[in-house]
Amino acid sequence: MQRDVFQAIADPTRRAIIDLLAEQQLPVKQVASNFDMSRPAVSKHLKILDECGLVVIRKKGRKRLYRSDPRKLQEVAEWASRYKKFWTQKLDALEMLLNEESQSKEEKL
Amino acid sequence: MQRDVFQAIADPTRRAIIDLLAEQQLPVKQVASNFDMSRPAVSKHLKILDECGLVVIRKKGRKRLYRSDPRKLQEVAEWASRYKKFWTQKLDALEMLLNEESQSKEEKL
DNA sequence: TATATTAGTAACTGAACAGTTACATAAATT
DNA sequence: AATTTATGTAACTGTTCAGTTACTAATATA
Repeated sequence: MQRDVFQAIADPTRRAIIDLLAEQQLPVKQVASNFDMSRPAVSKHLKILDECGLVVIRKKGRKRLYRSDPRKLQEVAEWASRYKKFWTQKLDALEMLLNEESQSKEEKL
Repeated sequence: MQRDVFQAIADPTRRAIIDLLAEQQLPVKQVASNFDMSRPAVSKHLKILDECGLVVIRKKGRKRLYRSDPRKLQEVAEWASRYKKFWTQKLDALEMLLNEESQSKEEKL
């Protein structure tokens, strides 16, 4: 399937699962009970998260305890934060920048 | 279509477009010339980015100058950064946390 | 005015996606 | 040993997605 982290977190259910499993480990059935969909559907989401390294699994008897491993989210945070300056600067300065007439290589074409 | 930002940035081409238009404004044709796909395909990506408020458009004659407006990425950065502690703490401490036996409501069930 | 350029969109296509139900397997319980 | 429980997976389905080509509209240029 070759999924990347950005695609994994595109699904709101998967983001919710990450949030749910950030502070506690839970078996699949317990995870599924938090969502309005079948257990196999949740199982699939967990599989995708696992393939991306976003969760860790610990076997315990017939249960599988899942837990978030959000280290891979660093990539996401870093990418998005590259543009931090855009939202930290004052709004009017930003608007000016966005409407800038010059500052375009294209302008010369 | 009701897309959200997380879905918008799931596509690698769209992330590349955001990067490309972060420091300069460009017309569609110029944007497309940076990618190995047709102009209409890029046009669609730009439409999606526009619908999410991730780009701003300035009309100039028959051209439309696109530019990134990464303010919406704040949401992404904030969500991913919530787990910052996970990757800033020392690796062995993290491993311990991830393998923690206790610390699970489920454990009592 | 005729032509070339820039851009958007409609219609289509094949692949990927997110869900379902049914089944298989392994561990725990009776 | 038989049954229940927890989980994963296969097969299927309808929808969404990302791309294509063909067409249209609007602006600029010769």
